Amino acid sequence: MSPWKEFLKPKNLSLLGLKETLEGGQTFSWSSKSTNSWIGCINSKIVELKLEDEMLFWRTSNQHAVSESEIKKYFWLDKTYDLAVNELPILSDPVLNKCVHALPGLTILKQPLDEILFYFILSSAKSIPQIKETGLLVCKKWGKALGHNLWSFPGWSKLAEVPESELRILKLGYRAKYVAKTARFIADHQGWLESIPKRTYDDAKTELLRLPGVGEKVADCVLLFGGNFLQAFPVDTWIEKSLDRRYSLADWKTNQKIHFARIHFGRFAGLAQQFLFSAERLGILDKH
DNA sequence: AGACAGGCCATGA
DNA sequence: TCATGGCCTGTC
Repeated sequence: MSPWKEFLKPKNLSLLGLKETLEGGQTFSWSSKSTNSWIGCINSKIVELKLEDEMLFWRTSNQHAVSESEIKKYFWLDKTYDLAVNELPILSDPVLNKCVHALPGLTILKQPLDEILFYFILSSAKSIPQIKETGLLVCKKWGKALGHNLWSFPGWSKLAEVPESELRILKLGYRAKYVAKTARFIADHQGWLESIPKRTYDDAKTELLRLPGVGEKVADCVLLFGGNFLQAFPVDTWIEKSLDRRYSLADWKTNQKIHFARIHFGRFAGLAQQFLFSAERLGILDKH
């Protein structure tokens, strides 16, 4: 690994915000090395991060080095992040305000669409450690070894050659069929996956919903985490309960709740969702 | 032991 | 359109 380097001014980045970004369920590619450091990969290149004295340090592989600009892009480390946070209704919404102040620097990572699609098809009715584990089994079997016990996502074309039964062995359960059929779909529609980020949000979502194993929730996760659609607002059981409790929407239909969230949180609704989700998970909103 | 987990999908009203 | 139960696998 190269020597540690540091970013000049990682403003407003807290340990909790970084930890939740890397371990809170939007990515499954990072492992903690200690309480304040992680190892993972960006664009198939190994990176190690640590937060010390409120400064962010990083180092990378000597052979396949990741650049500072790649890291900045991946972590959304530029002023548009602060502009987005300030565009959220934090002044009028005390619940969101509390979340944002409890998790400084929590961000939406810019991850590869193909890999995100794969992991979120696996995510249905599974916990974060289980998703990580089963995903890793697939990457170990058909992906490339990157070193440091990290493996690349094999890619959909590779998965298209794998029979469903082999995926079942790797504990995918009923999701094995979804992965196999989605791989088939992508192989049969050249250029289709690549077209997703170029579409409008509504159009991209309609397209993703054609895939087996991709419903409303998974589609929004894929768009938010892998397609740079910051308005996507995935509603899982945590978020639904949060909207019920914190915004008194328990009597509303799920679709009405989604509509409320879109309007209320605005064009960076997905970022608001991440703050709300992490705060609920950590019990921050239960404290006074 | 039995329910439930960061869902999806096929059914049936 | 809306509500229900089944589906793999682990965990409490």
